[in-house]
Amino acid sequence: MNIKPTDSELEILNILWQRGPSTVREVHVEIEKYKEAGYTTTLKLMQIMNEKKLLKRDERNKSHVYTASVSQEAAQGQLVKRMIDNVFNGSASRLVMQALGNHKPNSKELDEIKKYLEEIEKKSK
Amino acid sequence: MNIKPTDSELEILNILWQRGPSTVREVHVEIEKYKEAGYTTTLKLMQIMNEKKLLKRDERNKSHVYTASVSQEAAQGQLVKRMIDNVFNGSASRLVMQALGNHKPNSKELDEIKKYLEEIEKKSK
DNA sequence: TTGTGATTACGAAATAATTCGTAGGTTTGC
DNA sequence: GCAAACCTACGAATTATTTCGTAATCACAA
Repeated sequence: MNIKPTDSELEILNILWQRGPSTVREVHVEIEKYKEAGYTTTLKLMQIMNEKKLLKRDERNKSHVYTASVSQEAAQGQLVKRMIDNVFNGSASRLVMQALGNHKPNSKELDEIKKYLEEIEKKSK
Repeated sequence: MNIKPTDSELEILNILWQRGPSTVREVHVEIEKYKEAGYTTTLKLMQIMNEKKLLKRDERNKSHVYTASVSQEAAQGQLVKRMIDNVFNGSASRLVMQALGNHKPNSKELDEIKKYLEEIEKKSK
């Protein structure tokens, strides 16, 4: 299944990944922390995301409970893949260097990345 | 100036980055290599991109010559930044690891990345 | 000069995304 | 029981994106 959330949809997914299963109201409260929005706007968005199978919905209660139907990791994977293809002509390492160049990791992150690289090297032998 | 090209716009930008200044016809020929499209569709897209200041246009000839008004590097930088913010909660290293995890670089690319990391480390001292 | 082919400009239709008002039903507190 | 508060569904307006037909204009060859 191929996922391609719009920016608004991604905002909602992020909230659901962070909070876990949530009602429209709970999601809406989060959204209002950083922008103006009508309640029914959030509702409609989540209903449409449900139709698109981006969310799952539990209707047992009056207030339906929504869950992201894709894991954050899977979605990140697809979005990164798309970016590599569409923006970096298929070169993952170009993306990596672009990311490292403008957003310097701190030393702990650097270590993590280096460890990761070593593992990849080991496996490729 | 903040750039946010749609997918179709990105296709055109990619062609212009690769070819350099080009006419609509030249861009269109490239597009047709991988998908069906009407000439006026490409034309209209490029006209709109010109209005949006995504492209520059030289009108001295009958066939106008278009150029990307942003460098590929600058656009990549912005798109990556947006992805880090919207998809990876601000963590560049998570993006890096996601990219490395699913798209193993070959050994030449690995070396490049490692060299890059060393430079970053050197500078941070 | 005339007509053929190529180009731009323009408008309009089709589709998608976003926003929100209103109606109708349910729950809750008093 | 009843009103206030809350919830979903639905439709419609708005805006953005994509696609393409048509008309006007230009270049150039015959």
